[in-house]
Amino acid sequence: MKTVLMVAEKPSLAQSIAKILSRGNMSSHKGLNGACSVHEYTGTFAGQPVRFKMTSVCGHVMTLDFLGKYNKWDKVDPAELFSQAPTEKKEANPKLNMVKFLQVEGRGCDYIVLWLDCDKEGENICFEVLDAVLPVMNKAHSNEKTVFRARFSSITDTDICNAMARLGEPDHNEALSVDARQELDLRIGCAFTRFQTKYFQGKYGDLDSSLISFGPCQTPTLGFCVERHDKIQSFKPETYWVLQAKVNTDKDKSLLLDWDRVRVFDREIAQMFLNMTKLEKEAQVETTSKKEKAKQRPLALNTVEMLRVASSALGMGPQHAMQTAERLYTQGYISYPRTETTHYPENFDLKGSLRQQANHPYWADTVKRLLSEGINRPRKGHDAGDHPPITPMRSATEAELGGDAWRLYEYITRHFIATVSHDCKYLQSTISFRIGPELFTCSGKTVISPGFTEIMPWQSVPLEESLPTCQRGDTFAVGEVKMLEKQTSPPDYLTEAELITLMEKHGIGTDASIPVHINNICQRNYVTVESGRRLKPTNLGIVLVHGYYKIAATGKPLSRCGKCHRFMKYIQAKPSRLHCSHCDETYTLPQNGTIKLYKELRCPLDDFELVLWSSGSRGKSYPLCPYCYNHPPFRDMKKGMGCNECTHPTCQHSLSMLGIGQCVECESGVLVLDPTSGPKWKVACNKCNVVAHCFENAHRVRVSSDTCNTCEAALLDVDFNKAKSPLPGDETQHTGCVFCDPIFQELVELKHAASCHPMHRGGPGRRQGRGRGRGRRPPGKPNPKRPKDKMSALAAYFV
DNA sequence: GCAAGGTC
Repeated sequence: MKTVLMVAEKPSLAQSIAKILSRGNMSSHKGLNGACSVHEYTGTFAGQPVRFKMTSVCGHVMTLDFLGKYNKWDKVDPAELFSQAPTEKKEANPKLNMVKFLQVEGRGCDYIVLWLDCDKEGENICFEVLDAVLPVMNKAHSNEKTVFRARFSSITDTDICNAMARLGEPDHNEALSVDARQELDLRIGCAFTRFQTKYFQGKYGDLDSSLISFGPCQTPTLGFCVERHDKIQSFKPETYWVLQAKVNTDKDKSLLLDWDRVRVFDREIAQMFLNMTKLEKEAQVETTSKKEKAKQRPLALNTVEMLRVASSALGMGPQHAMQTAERLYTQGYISYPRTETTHYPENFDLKGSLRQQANHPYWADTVKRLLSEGINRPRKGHDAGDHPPITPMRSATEAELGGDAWRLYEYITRHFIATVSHDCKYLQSTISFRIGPELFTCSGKTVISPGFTEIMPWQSVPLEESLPTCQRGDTFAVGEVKMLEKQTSPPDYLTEAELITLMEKHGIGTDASIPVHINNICQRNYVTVESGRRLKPTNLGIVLVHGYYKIAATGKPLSRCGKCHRFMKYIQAKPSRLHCSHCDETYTLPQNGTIKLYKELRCPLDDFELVLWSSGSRGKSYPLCPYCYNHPPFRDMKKGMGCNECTHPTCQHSLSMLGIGQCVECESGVLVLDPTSGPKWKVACNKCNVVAHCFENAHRVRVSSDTCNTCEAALLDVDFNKAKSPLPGDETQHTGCVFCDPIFQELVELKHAASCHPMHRGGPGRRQGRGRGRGRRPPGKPNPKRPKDKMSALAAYFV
């Protein structure tokens, strides 16, 4: 009988998957490393009876590192780590003996099915497993396929069985992208950390950290904290004024009203409003409203939400909370605590989990009532396809767990019960009053049914004094109207919970690594944890981040130098220029516009990457070669010319290829197609500021090598999408002369570029110069001339 | 002494 080896990402998953596939009919034993188990059962595979062996790794098998000799801080230049120091793959955790374990289990197997997590890291681990196992597996007969990848999005019967029925192949490109990330993380992290550490050591006497680390996750994490610090520092408080009114509702009761204008920033204006209202004796009811509102029950719990609450409500740092959750998990009190999913799987036994809590001393009543009256359907959350949400797995008491473990368990359990409870319903009453010309409002909430807030009392709608019953037109005596002077206040330092939210939003780290990064910036003394678990950056943290901002501002890499093929820095400050630090050369650029990289296209003459100059959306733009712009390549070119004036005979960006015909206004210019302007296509003069807008929404416009029989201008070849074509009939394509073709007449409009100086404008119909056409065409191509009565013809076409 | 990712 043949054997199928199956490998999951971690032991717990191997067990769950094997249980599903074997329908609980399997035999299990521990592997040689003591961490992984092997679950065996028989079944059918590829139409034959087989023995299945389901096991797992423990995350990554391999890790990337530099060769040992590069670990000597004093002997190796950090720059070497960055660019050339060789790396090697090592076993990630030598104690686990993972490669040997996989080989022992894989020896003599005929097929392998990879059940690694369905994300990039999982795809990468697939190939780590294959590297270890393929050499010891039985060789395939002929071309039979032996390697399979199972793709699943949740650990449910249907999903796992479907995955088994539709096996695919591992994705090598995804795995390679992880290899690339690993190498970048390693090189950037190690090179910059060593460089920074050595650079700062001894330079600053008050430096209070022996290791100044840098990393693609920890540095942005610190960045968020310093960003908030900067906001606090640059905050300028403003004084504002508020009117506050009191009305008497009963003999000894009064009601505080909020001003509908909220606040004003001008004292005299506030005083004016006060004068208009303070002498009024009565407040008249304008409107009353009562609305039933609901406060939604929470979504099922995932890791980041647990960490947020642990920090903000329980005062437990993420690292500590995660360790505590980990322990609760291994002791069987809660489900797997690392998950992004907030949606219970379809077959999740909600009632079963609830029943376990039915005799708990703290919440038995709530649970029993839910069980007898029926639970509420949980809200639809997000299924990330990793693990079910975090839930209690069995009942536990405070005495049993104690301390933080109990507090975290209690929260997880209350949260779980809340997800199957009803929403909290309350009545929001609002009364709007008029005092003189000004409107004031008061509103109050009264709970209709507490729903989930009974089990999460900290979420309760606060008790408020009930509002008087009244209707439009009723009047109340005004107690007083007064003006309060207040000041806007700066934001406070970031709370850990806010930081977690920011990291999640910007994709910094993962559910499993977010606590590690936050811990890192604390340990490195970049931030300190203040009361309320707010993160206050230290001087060191602030100086580092401000330094990075400065480095980034002094010139960012834009395009590659044609000589050394390294990136040149773009210096935006005038005169804007490109600088190649390796060749120590500076290239000036056109001023007063924006410069972008032009699709990484290169000049055929010197291999410099082209950049695109643009004067804005209403102006013109053209590509240029930084080298040619400073060193004209042909005798008929001058310094400061872009590709739209370049006479290269065959380059696709040159005047020769994109020029159409002589400018309609100036003497020496040529109208050149701006190939980057679509879908609002433009043809612009390469000397003056004439711009023709044409063929809007065409998806392609090309300059043809054919010329107009009448005026010898180059023909344009224009393609429209079917839905947007303005061409007659159902045509989507047309070739013709912009000057002479009657169909194109309608589609061309002449303008002047927005940002050019008016002094440079030529008046239409002034002169008639020598025909020049499309610049210097390749030999053999006709040299188009300007039509004799061109200006009169254009008067009809343009404008 | 360093990174980030996975997990135990």
